[in-house]
This record gives sequence, C-alpha cells and structure tokens, in this order.
Amino acid sequence: MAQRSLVWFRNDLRLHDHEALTAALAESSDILLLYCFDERQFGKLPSGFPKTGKFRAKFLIESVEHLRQAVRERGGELLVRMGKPEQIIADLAGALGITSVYFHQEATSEEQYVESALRQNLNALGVRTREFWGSTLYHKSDLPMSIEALPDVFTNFRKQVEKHAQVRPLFPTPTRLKHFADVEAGEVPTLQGLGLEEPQPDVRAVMTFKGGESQGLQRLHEYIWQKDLLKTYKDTRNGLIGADYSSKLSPWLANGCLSPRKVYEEVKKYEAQRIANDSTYWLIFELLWRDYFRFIALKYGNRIFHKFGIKGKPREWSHDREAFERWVVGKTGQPFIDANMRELAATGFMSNRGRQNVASYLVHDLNVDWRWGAEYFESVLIDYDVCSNYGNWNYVAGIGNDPREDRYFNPKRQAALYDPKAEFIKRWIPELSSWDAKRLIEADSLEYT
DNA sequence: ACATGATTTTC
DNA sequence: AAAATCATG
Repeated sequence: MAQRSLVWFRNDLRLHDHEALTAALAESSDILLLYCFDERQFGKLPSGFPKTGKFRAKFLIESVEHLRQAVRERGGELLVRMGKPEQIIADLAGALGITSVYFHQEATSEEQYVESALRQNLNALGVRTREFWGSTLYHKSDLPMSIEALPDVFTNFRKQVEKHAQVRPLFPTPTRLKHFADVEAGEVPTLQGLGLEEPQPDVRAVMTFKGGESQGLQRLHEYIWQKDLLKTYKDTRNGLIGADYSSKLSPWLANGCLSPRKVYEEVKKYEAQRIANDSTYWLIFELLWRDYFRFIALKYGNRIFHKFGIKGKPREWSHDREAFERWVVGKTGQPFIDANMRELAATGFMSNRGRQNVASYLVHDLNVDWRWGAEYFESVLIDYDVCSNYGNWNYVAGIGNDPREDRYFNPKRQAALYDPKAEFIKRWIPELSSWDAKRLIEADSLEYT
C-alpha cells in the first residue's frame, strides 16, 4: 500500500471523530496534514466590514495552532499555508507525489466552489479525492428523507429524524501520526498579518473563548461534568450574564474543534450516569437546529443569501445607513438592544436571547435590510457559522421557514422578562448604571452622551 | 462607445 | 428575485 495521502483540514479543526483523517490513516502509507487560510475569507464584505473580523480570526488562529500542537505531540506535522486551497493542494500533490486528498464537504457555495475547483485540479494530475460528510449530528446519508424533501418546518424535520435516524458512533482519535515529506511546515499567520487588530479583553465578557480542540473538549467537560450544569440547561439557557447560563460550545462547534457527535455522546453518558430530563434533551434539540440549517442550506443553495430569502417572499427593506450604524454601535436608544449590541462589539459574543431580540429590532422596528445585520454578525460573531447565521436571519426576517410570520420581539417586554433588575443593561451601558431598573426597562428612546 | 439582453452571483 | 457583470451587435 504505497499510497501517499493529504488530509485537508477545513472547519473540522480536531483529531477526534474525524472521518477524513481516520480514512486517510487506514488507507495510506504516508500522510500529510494541511490547513490553508483561504485569502478570500479575509477580504471585505460589501458593507465594508472585514469578512472575518478580529474575534473570529483570533479564535481560528488559536484553533489551528492547537491542532498543530496536537499533531506534533503525536509525532506528525500540520502544514499551514495562506492562499487558495485548490491551488496550494494541487501544487503540493504534484510536487510530492500525493495520490489521494481527503476532506470533509461543506454545505454552501463558496466552499463547494473550492471543492470543485480542487477536484478539477487534482483530476488533471491523476490524484483522486476522498470526500466525507462530517459537520452534523445526524449524517446527511442517514436522514429519513431526501434533501429535496427536507421539511420546511423544523418540527417536522426533528420528529422524523428522531424517529427514524441514528447518530453514528465516533471515529477514534489517532494516537500516532507520522510526517513523511521534507517540506516547509509554514507559519500560522498573525492577526496583524491578516490586517486585524488584537481584540482587547473585557472583564464583562461571559467567558474567555480560546480556540482549539482541547479547549472545546475542556469546556464540554466543565459544563457537563465539573459544574454539573446540563441538568438545568433548559431553565437557564435564556440568561444573559456569565459562563454558566448556557453551554457556550458554539465557537468550537463552528470551527469543528468539537464534533456534534462528541457532544451527543457526553450528553448520553450524563443521562445514563446522572440524570435525563428536559434539559439534557434540550441541548440535543439545539444541535438539531444546527443540523437543520445546514440541510436547509443544501436544499436551497444560494437562496439563503437572497434578499427575499428561501421563501422568495417580496418585502421592501430600508437602507438607512445611519439607523444601521446606531444599531451596530449600540446607540438605538432602546437599552436592552443597545446593551446586547455593545456586548457583541466588545466581545464577539451575544446570548441567544440577545440575538433574537437585536435581529428582530433591526428587521421589524428599524425595517433595515436583514442582510446588513447578517453581514455584521458574520464579521464579528466568534461562533459564526454560515448556515446557522443566514438560516436564522431568514427566520427572523420572515422569509425563512418560520411557520409563524414576522415573529416580533417586544424589547421592553423581553427586558422585563429576562433582565428584570436591568443588571445586564447596566453592565454594558455604564452611563445608565445609576438609573432605576424599572425606568430603564421602560425606556425606549434614550439619548446617550 | 453603448444600449440591451443574457448570464452570473448573491457568505 | 434582484443586482451585478458580461457579451454582443
């Protein structure tokens, strides 16, 4: 078996439960591992925001560095490059006599374009690709329906999947990796090198998110086992302050530092050893939403990016740049909205409750084009995931798959419910810290200095 | 050079 | 579906 393989890491920056890596190890005599920073991911969005902002870029850099470290600890090497993966991989394959390239497929067109360009380039060299699906809890091939027949209502999808599909077992984490070629390892780029500034730490942040597989596994272990918080997840998940109210696994899931099947496995273990209740189920339920948006992206392709969304529902949007800017910096005058937006700008993170509210506010109160909001989230959210982001924005904009049209969140009512003492508002808008909570919650047109 | 229609792109 | 880009007479 004189097979020389290359494993191309993408949004799967881990060694556990990695089918492409597992297959490559089983089918090859020699293996090369590569991560390529795609230069196209570091340009500007139409709105002028960097496509990959500082929080995301930092998390990605850390994730790649930790993957390299984990590979080296096992006797291997992770090559790191910057450029176009379809060219860089083809060049490496040609120069080093690689016979197969292994990778996980993505669900959206930019990524699929790179896959097909790579496939073509490799085909011309007589190199084959071995492609896998590895980003969802339920495997694409295990769905009880075709992608074309994917239900447009989440609950229908969930019920069918829960009834008829099974989560596949994990692939084992390799203990030894070898490195065969005398080839430059390559440097992991710095934030500065990517033209981005270093994010300043903020003591008010819910927690410190550090990229990397071991950091993701550590957070999973801490949340479920050490702090024993899974059993109350459903009751606390609408919180706003601190590390404990929710799992906070999304940044690691988005970059593939954590496999959703690994999360599932730990939840099942917890249910067997400690307790199974609505809360333990609810974490799986949320993973299903993540799956759903990924399959929706497969079903509808680029329609998730369209102005009128996957429904093709005509709706006119405002292009009031000033109103949008006020939303971005957290100066709309609506304290609950502004506090959330300031948290996002300062930390790259916002609670799920906050996200639903600020998105509803932009779309339904300001009537601003939902795509502007989606772009801003894309740039700054540390857990940005193209399918979840655009799927959710379609949903709030009323052009996605929400059976209830135009789901509106009343920010005053939401503040009264979820921030009754205005602790969260005061935390992020310090100029209001001496205000009476009731007055803050009822305010809707504050002027900040 | 340019209007018009076709094609491509939309993160 | 709409906007942007491309092709062509």
